[in-house]
Amino acid sequence: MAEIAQLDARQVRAAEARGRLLAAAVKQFSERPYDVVAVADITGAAGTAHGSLFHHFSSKRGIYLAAMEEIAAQLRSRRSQNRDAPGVGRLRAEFEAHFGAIAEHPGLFVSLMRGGIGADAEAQAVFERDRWHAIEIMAGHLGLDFENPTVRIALRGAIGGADHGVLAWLEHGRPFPPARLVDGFLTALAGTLDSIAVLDPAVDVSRARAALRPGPGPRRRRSRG
Amino acid sequence: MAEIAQLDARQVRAAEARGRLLAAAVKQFSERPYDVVAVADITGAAGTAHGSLFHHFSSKRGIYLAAMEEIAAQLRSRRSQNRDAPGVGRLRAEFEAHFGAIAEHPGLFVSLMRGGIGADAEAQAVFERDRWHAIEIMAGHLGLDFENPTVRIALRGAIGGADHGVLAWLEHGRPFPPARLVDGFLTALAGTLDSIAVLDPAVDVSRARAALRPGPGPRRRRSRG
Amino acid sequence: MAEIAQLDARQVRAAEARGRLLAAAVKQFSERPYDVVAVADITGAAGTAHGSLFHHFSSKRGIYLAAMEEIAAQLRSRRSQNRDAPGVGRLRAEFEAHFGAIAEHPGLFVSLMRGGIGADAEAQAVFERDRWHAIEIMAGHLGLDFENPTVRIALRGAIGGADHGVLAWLEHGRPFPPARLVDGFLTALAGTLDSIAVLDPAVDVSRARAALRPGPGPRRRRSRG
Amino acid sequence: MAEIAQLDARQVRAAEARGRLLAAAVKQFSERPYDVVAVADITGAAGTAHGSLFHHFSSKRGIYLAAMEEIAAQLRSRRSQNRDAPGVGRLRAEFEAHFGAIAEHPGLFVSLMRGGIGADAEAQAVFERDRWHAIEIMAGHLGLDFENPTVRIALRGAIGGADHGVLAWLEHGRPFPPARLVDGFLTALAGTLDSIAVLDPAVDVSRARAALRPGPGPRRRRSRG
DNA sequence: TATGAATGAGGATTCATTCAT
DNA sequence: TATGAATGAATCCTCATTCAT
Repeated sequence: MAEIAQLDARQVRAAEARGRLLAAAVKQFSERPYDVVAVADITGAAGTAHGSLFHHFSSKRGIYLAAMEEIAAQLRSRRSQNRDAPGVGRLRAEFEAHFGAIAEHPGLFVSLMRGGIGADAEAQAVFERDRWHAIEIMAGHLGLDFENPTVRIALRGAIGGADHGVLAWLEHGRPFPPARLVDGFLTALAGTLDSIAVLDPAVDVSRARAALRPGPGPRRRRSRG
Repeated sequence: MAEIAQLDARQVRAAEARGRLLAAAVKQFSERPYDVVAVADITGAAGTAHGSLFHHFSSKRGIYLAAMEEIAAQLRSRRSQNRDAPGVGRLRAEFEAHFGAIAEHPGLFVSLMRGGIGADAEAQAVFERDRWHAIEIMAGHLGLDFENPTVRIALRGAIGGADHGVLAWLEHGRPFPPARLVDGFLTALAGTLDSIAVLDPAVDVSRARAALRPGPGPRRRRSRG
Repeated sequence: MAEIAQLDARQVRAAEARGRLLAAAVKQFSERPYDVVAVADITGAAGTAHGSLFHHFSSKRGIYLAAMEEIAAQLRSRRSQNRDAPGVGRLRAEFEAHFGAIAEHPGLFVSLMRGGIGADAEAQAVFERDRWHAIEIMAGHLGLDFENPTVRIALRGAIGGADHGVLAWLEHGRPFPPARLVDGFLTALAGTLDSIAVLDPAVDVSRARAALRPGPGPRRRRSRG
Repeated sequence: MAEIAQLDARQVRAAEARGRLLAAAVKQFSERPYDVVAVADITGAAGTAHGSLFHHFSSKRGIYLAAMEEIAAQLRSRRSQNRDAPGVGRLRAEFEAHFGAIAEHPGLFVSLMRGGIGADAEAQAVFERDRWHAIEIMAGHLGLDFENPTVRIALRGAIGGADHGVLAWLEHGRPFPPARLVDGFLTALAGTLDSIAVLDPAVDVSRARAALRPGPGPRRRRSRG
């Protein structure tokens, strides 16, 4: 019993060290590109021995990918909170969660925009996969065919536009509250739907347009007329 | 005269070597991040001696920034060709030139999207400066106040959306001709104007909306649906 | 306990490697100027890996200054042995220790004479500090005011003259035993005292002159002429 | 004729360029050690093309040695001016010229003290040769046997002491006029003569001591009693 | 499991020298 | 005679990775 307890205590300490390393890696890789971050920077910030990183993550690239997954997971968990809102409320909740995350961690987001931190194809993929997942959900809520290339291209552009817009909003000193950004982008999204209709007349965007109209979402400012 | 000719000959050869180095650097930095590109990679590709890079550009960072400027200049020269079209035609011409350039040199564009490639603030600035210049022109053509933060944020988002959309278009195998992209983005731009009106009711977007309506631009064709 | 012993064993090995590097650096920097000594020369002589130098001393300059300190410390430890002799005996003991050290390690001394070897202000300072400390002690024993500029200049000249004299003595094949050098320099020191009186009549050198007269110092022997 | 004149003009220009290079080299090598001075530093300061240095001096080492000779020649010419003064006046003139040179070019002198600039054996030799020549003259004037090792060692020490004393004098802000230095060192020289007598009783220093007594030298302050 | 000393390949940069013009 | 572009060896330094303890 005592031995098991001891082992558990060790495991707990090991997990703590691993956690500190991972947190330090997330911070470092969020701020500077891969090649500029040294293993010693991470272990130094984590307060562990140099070799511990290789114990827990086997290589620098190993902890790098783990950090990417960690960041992606954080973003995902943030989004999945308002998962059950109905209609456009769900879209609004998605965007609000997205913008909220950005407003809280602008540095990380900027790195993310700069090509998935470190400009590494595999890491880029972690985030791109995530973005496409968000697009799929968005398409589903708008009643659009996620497999249609034009839909995909247009919605990907809309998401990218939102990201760059938030970046500009940050750089201009957040001239209005983040909640307003949602109003702006939902409005702009209507234009995106129109562009889908222009590019591929075979796509029916009427349901999507209807879905965009203010419904019984949470904390709507204006009455629903 | 003979002396001058001699000097010219040497200078020409020097300029050629410099040009080969610069071209190699553009290619290398377009494909891989800054720290992964070795000086030897560039000189090797350029067929010059190792030291020649330092002779012409004084440092790795020096040739890197020169490459950034070169890429930006190439994109700029492409855009400035249809400068004299009237009304929305100018806007259409701008976009067409932009998308045309991307379609021809997707590698350059991808690197540009990666934020100036090396996650380097100064390099980033080279492209951002360029983008804001484009936004200023766009605002002017639409009769919008370039100084208004909401206008700036919305238009920056629109440009970013266009860029990401083109990226997706490339990744999906260019499912329609690049000229069609213009139709799509001009259509989506209407939504951006609406979002400006929503975010800042003091801005009058009626002139801009009118300008967006199809006018006597070059090679207008109705979509066949 | 076992763990501590383990750590000690590793630390001992590390200290040994560091010591080998330092000894090699002392030798190299004693023989050739800073810029001519390559890091590889030191690690090669020490039998360690190239990187070990940076592990232990962080830079070439780092091991250089460490080597300077090491040389100064060696000379210092030699001098401080006959510290408790009374009166002029102390002075004699100082000089004898100084000349003895030189006779044993002429290479070190020559490098010292070269002004800290590498024409480096910080390294120069290591030795100058030491020399001024010696001058302060000398002034104390002679009852002279160490703060008086003329005293300082004259005594600094005397020390420098001694150093150059020893150099010449070495170059002439040590034509007489090192102990005799002490007789010579103590004699010449009387002239230095006179020069102080000439340059600054306000200084009283009578006590110093009396102190210089042969007293009950250790192992006094009359020259046989 | 015209052709010859033209050639002469060319030669003059060539000599001018050579002179500028040499002057720049003297300055550079006076201030920083050999390896730290780059060829480009010299040609840059001289305002000539990079290759011109190799035209005129064939190598970096070539111009370095030329610069050493130039410095030595300057010191020599300075000393040889008061060559015909009688008795101790000659010694005084020597010292005054020496100290005057130092006072005018302290930086150069410091480098010189630091091992003959650049710590190069051959360059060191240039100055050491010069110093020994000065010692020979001094021995001659004092009626001492220049070949006697003890005499050589003692006088070399005296010269070295003078040099270090001047250095200290400079570092202490020249607390008294340079002419006073001569008084001080001539006084201290008496002590050196005594030390010769102590170290080698076979040497007769009586004539030297007599020679040191103030004689009909130029600009004596006190009356000659 | 944890440590941190040791390793050495790889990278940017400098610089004397050459040589075609 | 003068130029300055070209060269590439040599140098310092970084850093991921290994491994004995």
